[in-house]
Amino acid sequence: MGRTTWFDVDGIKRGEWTAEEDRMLVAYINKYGVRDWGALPKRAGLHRCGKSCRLRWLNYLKPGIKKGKFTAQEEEDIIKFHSLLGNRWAAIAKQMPNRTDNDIKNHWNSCLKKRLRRSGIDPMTHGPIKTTSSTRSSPARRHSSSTSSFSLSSTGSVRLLNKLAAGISSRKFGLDRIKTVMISSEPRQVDDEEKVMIGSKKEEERVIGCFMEIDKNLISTMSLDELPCDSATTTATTGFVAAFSDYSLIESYDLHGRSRA
DNA sequence: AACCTTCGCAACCGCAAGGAT
DNA sequence: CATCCTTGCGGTTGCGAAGGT
Repeated sequence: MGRTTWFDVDGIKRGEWTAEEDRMLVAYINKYGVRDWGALPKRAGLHRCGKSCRLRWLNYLKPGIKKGKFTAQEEEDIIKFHSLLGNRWAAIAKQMPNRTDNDIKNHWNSCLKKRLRRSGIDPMTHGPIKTTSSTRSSPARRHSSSTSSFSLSSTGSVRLLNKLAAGISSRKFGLDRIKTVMISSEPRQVDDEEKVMIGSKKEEERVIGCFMEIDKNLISTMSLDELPCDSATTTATTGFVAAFSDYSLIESYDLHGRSRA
């Protein structure tokens, strides 16, 4: 299996890698480490572009990479993380040691997406597939299927977390808003027009990381002092709650996850 | 047996983020 | 602050294998 080998106008080799090329790349990286992908091919004696070398190393040659069939648990994890993070394969891969983002993406596109559709689940929203276009899905019902993210608990707070996750992954609820609240120690209101993009990608990773930590703990309440987590996570929780508290999205739940109705 | 379709996966491409200058 | 360069990411494509007709 593989792509046809060909050479571009600059004489750079494209297509399938040979065992000898793999050996040369691994030998070079083992000796000199990974730095300056642009210069690496020439130094390693490869007629490839740096990008191709990087891809080959990260997705195939790097030690510890797990290849082959995904287990049922891994598939469940992918679906769960996708419901939280969307098509953010690199972020999902960070939650799944030894699997590459490319592998996860391929498996999702070729298998899991279709499987969800066959089960009547929209792979993008993780809610039921709508037969009519006019009705909007209720967030509270979005994770009610057996393949949903948090089937272990049906408490309000878990549903709240699901809603927050859906909001974050869909980018519907302005990460900038969350970040703004998180950076300032005191929760405050931010006007819609106020664009305070504090966050870099790293910052975003931190927000997501904090959220994932909360997720893992499957907290039964949103009471901050009961959270078994570090200050960063608590700050994140404060941020999430404050950032979303004025959205109608969570109007049915108070900060302790109890229904107000 | 021949052809067609689907699956699985490696690799490419374009673009954006972020660091260096 | 602006520009350039490198790195990383996500979408997509290409192709052999496997399965179906």
